[in-house]
Amino acid sequence: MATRDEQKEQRRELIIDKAIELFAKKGYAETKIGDIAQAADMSVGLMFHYFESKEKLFEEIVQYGAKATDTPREMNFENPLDYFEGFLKALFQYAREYPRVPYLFMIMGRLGRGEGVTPHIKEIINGMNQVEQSAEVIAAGQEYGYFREGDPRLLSLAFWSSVQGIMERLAVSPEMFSSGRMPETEWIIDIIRGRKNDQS
Amino acid sequence: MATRDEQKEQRRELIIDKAIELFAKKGYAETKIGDIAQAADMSVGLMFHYFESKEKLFEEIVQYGAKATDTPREMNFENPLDYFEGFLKALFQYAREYPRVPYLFMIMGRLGRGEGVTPHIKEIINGMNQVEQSAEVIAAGQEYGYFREGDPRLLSLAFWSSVQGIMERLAVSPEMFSSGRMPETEWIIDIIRGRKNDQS
DNA sequence: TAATTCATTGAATTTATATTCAATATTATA
DNA sequence: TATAATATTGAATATAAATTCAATGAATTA
Repeated sequence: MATRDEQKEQRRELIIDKAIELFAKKGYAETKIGDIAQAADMSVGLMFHYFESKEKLFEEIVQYGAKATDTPREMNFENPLDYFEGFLKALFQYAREYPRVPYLFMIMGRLGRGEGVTPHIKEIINGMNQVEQSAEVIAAGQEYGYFREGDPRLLSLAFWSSVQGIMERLAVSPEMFSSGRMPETEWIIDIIRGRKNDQS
Repeated sequence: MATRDEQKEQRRELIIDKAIELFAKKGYAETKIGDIAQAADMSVGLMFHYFESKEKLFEEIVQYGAKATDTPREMNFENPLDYFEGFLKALFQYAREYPRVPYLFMIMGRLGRGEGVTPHIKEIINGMNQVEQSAEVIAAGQEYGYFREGDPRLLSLAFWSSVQGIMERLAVSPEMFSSGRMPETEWIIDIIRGRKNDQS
């Protein structure tokens, strides 16, 4: 209702938006509060009116990013291939609609690679391990020949690395993907699909 | 000859070795000179006897890493599939022999994702773009049906992202790969290989 | 062995950046 | 409109980390 409160919420959002992009592109340590302030066109001091500290701002973004990049655990699917195909499609659809999604993947990726974190952020990160989760689905599916043979964790790692790599490229060099269209990505599933299950 | 010169060279190497691991695991900004000094068991001040600055030390490592992780451009091969299979095999063989190789990939990966760099380091990085290079080979090979259809740069990106992802996992969580053995990785080629070229 | 050069340290110094704060302007409310 | 509350700024202040430096110890060489 109060114009002022709306205003405040909007400026908070603006800060978060600029911070997401900067944290994604430069990482936590190399992103200075001054950089964010400049991008949001406000004084450095004001940042501390909206956020208690750089760390708290980052934590809030990580929390948000964790939700945004988390793999859906429950989904209806006939077979595990459908499961992967389903969220692959949903994921890139999502990235098309929200340009910040690739940035969030980038931020979460940096954390996964060991970027310095508070204990609180470590907890958040530990709670989400796509590679491990998908590996279980793959292991189960291998029994029925849905997936190629080999260490399921390695297959899962390769699969997720590709997804992550494409997301990060979208964040860093979107011009690689012409005219704002998302890349065709259905074939990524073939990284884990066994050839004998090829339906083409 | 002089024991002292050898000694000096060894300590320099020790610093570089510890720095590679730390820069890989924490990134440039979060790795403190004090961390490296501690890992190498020497005083902070002494670091500046061996290296002019943190930046110069990093530059030297990046230069070295650029060589170590660069794709061989010239290779004899019958067809482009052999080319990829060849260096995939060579690459992981190399990583098995030299434990610092995964760390170097990690460092180069961080730079590729935009980690802050001096202009000099930027030059080094610009000179090496595996994704672009492989994309050309793939584009050429697609004409003859060696590779699957689709944007060659995207295929190349997925391929290299998987390789990079496995390397980084080797750097950060080597315990994922049991008993020091390198993972089986020949199948990675299937990310780009067309099904019709399947020789199995 | 004496003199010289180099290695090493720990204590300054400098610098960059996060955070705090007092002062001012703006908006809301009585 | 007058008062109170909030937003905003730019200038301190605090802090952490890189870099320099003077002093000391160890190795080399004449």
